[in-house]
Amino acid sequence: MTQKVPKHQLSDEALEMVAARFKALSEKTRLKLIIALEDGEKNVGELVKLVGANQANISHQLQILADAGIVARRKDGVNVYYRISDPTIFELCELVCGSLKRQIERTSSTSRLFDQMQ
Amino acid sequence: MTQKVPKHQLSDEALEMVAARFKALSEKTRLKLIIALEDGEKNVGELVKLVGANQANISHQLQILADAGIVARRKDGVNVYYRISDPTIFELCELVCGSLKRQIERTSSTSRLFDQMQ
DNA sequence: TATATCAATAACTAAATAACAATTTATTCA
DNA sequence: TGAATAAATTGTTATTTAGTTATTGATATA
Repeated sequence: MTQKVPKHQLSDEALEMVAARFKALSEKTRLKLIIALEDGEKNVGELVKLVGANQANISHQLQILADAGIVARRKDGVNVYYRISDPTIFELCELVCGSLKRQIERTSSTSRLFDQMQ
Repeated sequence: MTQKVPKHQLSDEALEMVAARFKALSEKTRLKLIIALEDGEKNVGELVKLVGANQANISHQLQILADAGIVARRKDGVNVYYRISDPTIFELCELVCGSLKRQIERTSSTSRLFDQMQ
């Protein structure tokens, strides 16, 4: 009799890291920042305008994304420019959008919410 | 001059749903439940033993996963069996694990944490 | 050097939530 | 009907965190 080998055997530490990555993506403001950075780096002031939250909060959320390894920073004079450092997050977002779209279609609600998502 | 069309133009409502999906995956106990359900449905008692948290908490976390459309329930007598209803979460987890593994390798820390992840 | 601008940080508040104990509800079986 | 079991729910506590205001630090410029 062969012992059953679980496909996923991640340590608590690894699970914590996976959870942390998902947590970084679990907030609307941070998702907006990521989307705003999709077409290239932007400085904090530009992001404040685009996302529509106050400067302290944007800085805070950018810090969280940076800690999670999702964005990186580059200082240029008084400005600080942020950019996406882990492009896989767009694959993640697309997977989730696709899944949500199918779920909404299945429940016969409006499925147009995710149509703009390629 | 052509107007720049952003690739991702999701409404606040859609963003909220994406964030909620990620939030459901942002907790170690819930990730353990998902992994425990990977090889087939299990009832609450089995999950309590496998995950190692108390029954009330497991029920609560399963409720959250069910609300997110990630798991589904089936009642059989006194037992309630849960199963994965959205298999794309495994793709999500693998993307994240791969990304984390590369990040760890890049920072020259131990990258063995995610080796068991196929 | 003085001033203005940009971003980060500190201090705080309000809201969300993970975890637990105790209770309730539903089902099975004696 | 009455116990026994399984799962859900309720109430509570402690922790986390998004957001705000005010302040600080750093850089550029007059």
